Amino acid sequence: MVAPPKSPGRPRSEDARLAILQAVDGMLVEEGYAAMTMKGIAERAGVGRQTVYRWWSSKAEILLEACTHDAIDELTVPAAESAEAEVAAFLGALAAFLTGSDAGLAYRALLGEAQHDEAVAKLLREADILGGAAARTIRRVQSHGALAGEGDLRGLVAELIGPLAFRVLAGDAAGIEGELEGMAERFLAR
Amino acid sequence: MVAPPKSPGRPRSEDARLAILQAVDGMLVEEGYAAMTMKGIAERAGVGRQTVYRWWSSKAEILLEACTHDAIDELTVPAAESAEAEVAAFLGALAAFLTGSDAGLAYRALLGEAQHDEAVAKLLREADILGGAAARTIRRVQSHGALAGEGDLRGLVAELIGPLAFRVLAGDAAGIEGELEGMAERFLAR
Amino acid sequence: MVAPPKSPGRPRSEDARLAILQAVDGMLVEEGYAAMTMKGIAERAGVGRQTVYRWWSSKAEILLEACTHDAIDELTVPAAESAEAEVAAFLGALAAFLTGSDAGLAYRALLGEAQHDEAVAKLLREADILGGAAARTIRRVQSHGALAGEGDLRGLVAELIGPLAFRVLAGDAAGIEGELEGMAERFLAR
Amino acid sequence: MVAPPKSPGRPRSEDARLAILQAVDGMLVEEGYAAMTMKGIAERAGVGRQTVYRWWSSKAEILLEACTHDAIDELTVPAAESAEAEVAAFLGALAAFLTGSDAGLAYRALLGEAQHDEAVAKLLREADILGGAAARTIRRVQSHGALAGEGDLRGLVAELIGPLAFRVLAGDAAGIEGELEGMAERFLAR
DNA sequence: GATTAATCGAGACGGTACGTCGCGTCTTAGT
DNA sequence: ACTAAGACGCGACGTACCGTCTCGATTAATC
Repeated sequence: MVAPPKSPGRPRSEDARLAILQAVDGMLVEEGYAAMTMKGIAERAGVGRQTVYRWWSSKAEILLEACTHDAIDELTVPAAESAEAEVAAFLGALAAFLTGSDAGLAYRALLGEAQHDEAVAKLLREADILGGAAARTIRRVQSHGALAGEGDLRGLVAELIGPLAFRVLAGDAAGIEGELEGMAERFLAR
Repeated sequence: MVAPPKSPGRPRSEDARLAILQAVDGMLVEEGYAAMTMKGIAERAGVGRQTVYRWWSSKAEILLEACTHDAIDELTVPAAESAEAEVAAFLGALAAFLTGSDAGLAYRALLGEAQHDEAVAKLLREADILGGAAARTIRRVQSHGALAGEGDLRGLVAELIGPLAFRVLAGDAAGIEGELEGMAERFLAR
Repeated sequence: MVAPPKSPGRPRSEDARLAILQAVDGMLVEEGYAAMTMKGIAERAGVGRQTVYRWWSSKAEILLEACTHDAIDELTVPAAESAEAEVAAFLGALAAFLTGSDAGLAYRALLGEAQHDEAVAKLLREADILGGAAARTIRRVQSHGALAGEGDLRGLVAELIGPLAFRVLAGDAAGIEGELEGMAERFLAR
Repeated sequence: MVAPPKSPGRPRSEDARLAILQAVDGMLVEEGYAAMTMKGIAERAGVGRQTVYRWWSSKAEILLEACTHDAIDELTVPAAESAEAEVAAFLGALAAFLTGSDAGLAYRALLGEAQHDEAVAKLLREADILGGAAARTIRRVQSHGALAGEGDLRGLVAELIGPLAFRVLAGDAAGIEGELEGMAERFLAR
């Protein structure tokens, strides 16, 4: 039996934590990443500024915590009957995530920040949201017998996600839905 | 023949323009994108602040102007003798650009900013640095007879660039050089 | 003929300077010294915070600049016909200044701050508002033939100002006006 | 005989009280009044923050309690044989107190704070440290037969303390010791 | 040559977010 | 009931940049 290690003093307020995460969520959608400031987050959450800094060191950290759960949810697709269906379903979820969801908006903002902030890059690498979801799909695809001889998981993940993700990140995502099936086929044809 | 329309008054100083572009170049490498401020650029260039704002409206614009030429240069590879060699050469240049070059560092910073700044996204879409270079390569590949039945250029570009670019942007680029050949093969095998 | 030495750049705004001094004046009276913050001063003056810090390094400095002129004015009394009248007039002005005037309120706040802030103490010593005014009075008294053998100006100043000032500073100033004449007599009787 | 009324619960900790007073004493001397914060006092005393607030409502109150006893001690001089000696001894003690003693430093800080904080002014007026000591001296002087016709004790106190105190408070106390005898003489010569 | 007009460097302007610090209050467990 | 610990909401601190605005000085084209 393990006694929970209790430190003295007032315990962390769960109310404040949730209010902050919710504020970040809302601000990202309503005002955008650039207009989202630590000061603004604290004010919107009805929380002292120090309380934000006590538990997170940047808005990227909060945003990651705020969106990770939703992101994983949105990228989790039910099992399908064939490898093709599996891949197509995943690409559909990925496209929806990246182009239409709040959590996806957050992810893109974080990936953007990561390009010029190594701390954010590290956070994102550790969370590995897209990579993890893609790996789960690939494993299921392989259990259908496809991609049998492929051992390099990281490479497979990149070829599954890359084409779609790059078009979104480069701002060239209009009408991408119609091409997902072709993408899925070509991915499996390797 | 049309005489160049000369306006009265002191003409724009080419010295100032070059000093600013050079300052931006240097600051990005030495101090990073986040530490690069309009104020800092002006000071480093030995130029008034207004002079910067007169010709560019954001640091993203300056950075794009500063890196576009180098980027196109670095992504232009000599013609090769086979489709495989053509693709491999391009992927090599792309990997070098994205992971090792100053211009590539600038491009990644801009692509990052574009994720939460539509103005930057538009600039980048119009410059289309990666897409343009990839399209040139694909045209040359097709002149070798490969990818004959493929008509969707945008899709081809995304599948050529995407897997590599995604791995770099996601911070998972270690040892990517050894996988370029495989990528090239799979790209052509579609 | 002397050319005024002009530094480049936009010149200091006299409007901002006056707005700040006026804001300090008003805030001291309306809200008190403790509630007077650099932030509040800037906001009340309709001025950027940096503009305040650019020209003064503490609220004490601003307050001193804001009250010095008024203080000297209020402590300057017209010449009188006798030594007694001269001293009595000065003590009257001093009592009014210390107990009833805005400038005197500022002076007391500054003298208070000087007790635990050497920087303020230095400023106050250099301005020497009370001492200067007292010295002028003493010189006029001596021109009436009184205090003939006294050479120690600093000692005379302290004995002229001290009893009255101490009562005010110690918060024991009620009904002090009726005792000024006696103070004046005793000062001259030495 | 009445039993002391005992309230239930843990009694006030005398250890904590002494630790706080001692911390205040030390901090004032070592770090200065401005750097002395309630938080700092509690930490230095190894005491909870609430414990400080429970018994005192401001750092001024603590400081007053911490220095009153020492102050009265330092301002109490042994009886002398003449009025002149009595006054001179008191002025000597007062000069030492105001310029050289820790308790005097605290007193000056409090008197300073009192100029812009009525609550502190009230505390100080009630403690009446300087006034009380001066009054005791004046009574002894009168028992030597001097100052016979003088009835206004408050006036006498101000004239005894004022000149010396004002010079100290105004930061003009250098070499004051040599002038104490003259001050004493002039005080008695009224 | 004098005038005009747009540029140049410099730097102050009103704003606002930064991350830190202290306030006085509160909520724990422990004595 | 009191203790030490420490998180809470609040708000000022002094700094850094933002983008704009005046300055005097410079530089061409036009009169």
